[in-house]
Amino acid sequence: MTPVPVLALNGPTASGKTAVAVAVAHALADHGVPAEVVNADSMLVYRGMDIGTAKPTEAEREGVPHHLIDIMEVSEDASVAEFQALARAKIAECRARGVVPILAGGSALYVHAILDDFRFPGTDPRVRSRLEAELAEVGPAALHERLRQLDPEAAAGILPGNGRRIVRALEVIELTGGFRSQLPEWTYALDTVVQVGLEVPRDVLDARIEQRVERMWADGLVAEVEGLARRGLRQGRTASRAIGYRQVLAQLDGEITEAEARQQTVFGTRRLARKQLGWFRRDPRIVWLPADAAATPRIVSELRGRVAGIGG
RNA sequence: GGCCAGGUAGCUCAGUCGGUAGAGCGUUCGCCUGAAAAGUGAAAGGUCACCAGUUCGAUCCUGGUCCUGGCCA
Repeated sequence: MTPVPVLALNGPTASGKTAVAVAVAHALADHGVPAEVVNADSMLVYRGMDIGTAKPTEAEREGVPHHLIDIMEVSEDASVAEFQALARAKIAECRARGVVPILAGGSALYVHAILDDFRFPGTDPRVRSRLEAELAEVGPAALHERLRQLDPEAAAGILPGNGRRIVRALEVIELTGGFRSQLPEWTYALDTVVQVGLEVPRDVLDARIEQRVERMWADGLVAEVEGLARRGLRQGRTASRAIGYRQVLAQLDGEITEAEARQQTVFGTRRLARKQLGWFRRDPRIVWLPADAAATPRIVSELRGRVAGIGG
């Protein structure tokens, strides 16, 4: 029996993944093949972060089930390893029901970790917080020197100023005795994966980002952040760093003006899009398609032959 | 119209006691294993407003021109 395929729908922010995912789900349903969306976006997991993340609304979802959205509080910290487990479980569950999971999102590391053979060595909050305290005290260069003595190879791969990665390397060495920081090969750990990237010309994308940020403010992003601040947004290490949210927090604290907050949000989102593009472009398996009206039928035809029920 | 301040990288500005210039942000290109919308490295980019003078040499000094902002009329 042919396994139910997994469709990964990637692309930078504002490339139109949300709309395409829903359209593809409908198109597959028309062929008698049910499909549901599994989120692969690191910020959509937070309850209440709606406007600034451009989270698909109920209306935009058009009745297609969306999974792994709104599963955490803003005061909690998401992590790749945890999300990997949740997403893999959800994908398996969909396939067991004969439903095509559409893994849609722009968090490339998440997608990579879910689809490929990507194992995380574990973590220990006590070790971690101790190392972080040390980092704050002695600075990254001193810790990098210690890492160099413990594991020269690992140290060579991490620049002396990158405190966060040095801390994690030291943590892993302490827990497991060694640190392997090689990213895995582009080899799917899941079978029957079809990976599509949505392509949008750079200038169109930039213009769209600018409009989107304007709309966020008009739709009440500031009020949303004020509400989330009361629910512990500032305590969340991950959520408080989200583009737009970080800037509005700074605005509310009087550190920057509203105009600066908007401008920095546009810049930050643009930079994010370029980073995402960089990740996805490096993945040789992605089939790139222009993000226009023809995208949906082309994606369906990419899936044709792999899904029982979609004839040729 | 008068007075003052200023015209240096795409933007905001620093600087050169005269020896053709830097920062932050932006841009481009990378790196990435439990924070990834995070973290981090590098590169490109400037006839220093214009014209003339002084000087071996001017972005810097002098004179003029144009432009911008502020104050006074």
